[in-house]
Amino acid sequence: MTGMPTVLDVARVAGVSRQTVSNVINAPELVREETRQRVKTAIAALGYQPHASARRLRTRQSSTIGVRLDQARDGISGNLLDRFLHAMTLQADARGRRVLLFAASDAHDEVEHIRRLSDGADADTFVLTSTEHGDARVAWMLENHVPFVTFGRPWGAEDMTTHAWVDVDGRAGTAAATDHFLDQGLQRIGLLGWPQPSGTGDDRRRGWEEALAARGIALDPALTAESPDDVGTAESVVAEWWRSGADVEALVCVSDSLALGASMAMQRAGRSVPVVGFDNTPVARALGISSVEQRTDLVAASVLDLLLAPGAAGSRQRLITPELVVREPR
Amino acid sequence: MTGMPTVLDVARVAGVSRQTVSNVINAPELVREETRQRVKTAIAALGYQPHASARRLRTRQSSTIGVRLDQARDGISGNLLDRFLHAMTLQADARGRRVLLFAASDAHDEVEHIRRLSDGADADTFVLTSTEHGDARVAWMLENHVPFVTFGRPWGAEDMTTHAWVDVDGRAGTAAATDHFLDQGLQRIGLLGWPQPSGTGDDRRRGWEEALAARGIALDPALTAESPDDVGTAESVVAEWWRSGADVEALVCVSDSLALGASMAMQRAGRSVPVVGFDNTPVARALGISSVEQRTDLVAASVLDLLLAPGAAGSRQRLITPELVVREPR
DNA sequence: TTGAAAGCGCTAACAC
DNA sequence: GTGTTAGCGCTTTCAA
Repeated sequence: MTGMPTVLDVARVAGVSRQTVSNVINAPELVREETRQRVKTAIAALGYQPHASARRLRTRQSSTIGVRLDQARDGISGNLLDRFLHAMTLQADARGRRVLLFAASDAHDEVEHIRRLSDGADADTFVLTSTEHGDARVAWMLENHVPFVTFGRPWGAEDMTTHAWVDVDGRAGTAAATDHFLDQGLQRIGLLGWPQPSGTGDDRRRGWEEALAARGIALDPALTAESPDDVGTAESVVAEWWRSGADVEALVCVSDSLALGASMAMQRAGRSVPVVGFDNTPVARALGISSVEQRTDLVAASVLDLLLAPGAAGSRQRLITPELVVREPR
Repeated sequence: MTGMPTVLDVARVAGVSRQTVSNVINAPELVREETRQRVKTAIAALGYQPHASARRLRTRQSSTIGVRLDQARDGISGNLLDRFLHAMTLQADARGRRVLLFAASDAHDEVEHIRRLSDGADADTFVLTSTEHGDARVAWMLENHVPFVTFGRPWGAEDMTTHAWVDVDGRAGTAAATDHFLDQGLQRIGLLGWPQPSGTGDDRRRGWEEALAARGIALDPALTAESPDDVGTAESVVAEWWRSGADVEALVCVSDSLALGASMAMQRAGRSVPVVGFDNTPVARALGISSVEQRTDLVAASVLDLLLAPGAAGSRQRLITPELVVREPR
């Protein structure tokens, strides 16, 4: 026997046919207990490992999940996708699936990659991230019947159920942050958001609004400010806000970048109120900024659920509740 | 024709044999120009895509690079591996290779995964990260003749050439940072390092030492401080250093975490000197902290070079020179 | 419950 | 330069 052992080698050692070995691996209940043990012993003795490509050729299933690695994002929150990827890899493994990466420059390129991977049986399911309304990729996937799940809602679509998706409930996150402050007796809670319209940003803003409304607190426009997701700009915006006499006891921010900018502005202004960010990035951790954590492990679990149970009954859309991480500022 | 087209379908349409189609794809120079064009037209017309698993089964090559996704690192520099992974995916694609991820909890588990992936022909080459001297994984790979390259030197090994590796020249990075300050006429340049011994940390420290020595500046022990790679600790260390009257005009730090801690300590102390960090993380970018950038794209290119040219003549070890990114503090 | 035969789609080796 | 044959390792029939 040269090279790796095959089913035939195992069969010879165990004194059975090839097929029985295959059954032991794929349908153990068909094989008599005693025979099964004999085969298992032979497998262990030879260190037999099924040839993945041969199996895939035969079964016409690659058991592989294709994930596009986005263009490198430089932002502070850039690692969210990486965390998701990690969770996916870990859990996919536990479910007998593998994660294959591919890089693409734009939506068209991504579709082209997916077509190739799919046609070549390299991957049979896919995860799409950063989807938007009227996404050309989604249309293509549906049209070509390629199984997929998106991480992110189809913001703005009339019908949100045209495809399977998993997303984090941003609204619940900012609501939890706002409640946290309200529970401490704070009343004038500000919101630092992204410029509208923004699917994710507006959703998070809504959480703040609803939390206040739930306590019967009227919305005061003076309590909100807007900044693009950039630390420097956020810092200037908050500094200016402060200068113009913003009367705020606590601040909910829709991202850690904004929270960091706000923290720095306050530190410079010598006036400090508690801040909560969003994404629970390493920076927030390092600087002791409270933040809302997106549970990428739960997202990954749901994505796999939907991916591996294509015709599953019930909802094909999942909303994951994030978790407020409270920290003492340093 | 049901399902995807095969070589046979293409052959029929083009009026040639299967083998000729295969040749057009894999060894075009063997086929006459006119025939080749005819086959190519047929391929395009049918949207033919070779079945990856069938090809792999036949050629016994998976053309796939296995990369272990490390345990999620929470540190500020945690995204270095992610950046590397991105660069690898992008460039592997351009070279006809794919990147397959796997997760492992420890070195033993990683070897077990590699064995399975390797035996099952899922992946035929591997990249190992975070290697250390006497690494059990390296020993196993060598013993089992599994092709691999490590990202990281075998620190402390007598013989550095037992396996192929690519690493970033930390020494050159801190030297460049030190030179940058020296060129501005600054003399008393401090170093904030990690506790010794530390392969990477000591290497970076050496760059600072050598840059000073090259200008004939004697090393003053009062110019150095040490802290574990944690923003909070670094901040206390620097604060204490400042209190005890450290006389420093500029500070070279062996990581962005340390640089951030130092920046914060200085800001609080109301005394500020220019700082350079290491890794060029998003935080450094956001806060305007100068930093040394590890060119993960160059690392990936070298890793692929070594991986795909197993018996390559010349050095099987590559040192990548990092790049100083100078920023104006905000 | 086990065995024999067939074939997934591809390419290496050889014949023409 | 092109076609024919064989077989990679596996699993899905179907027969015993």
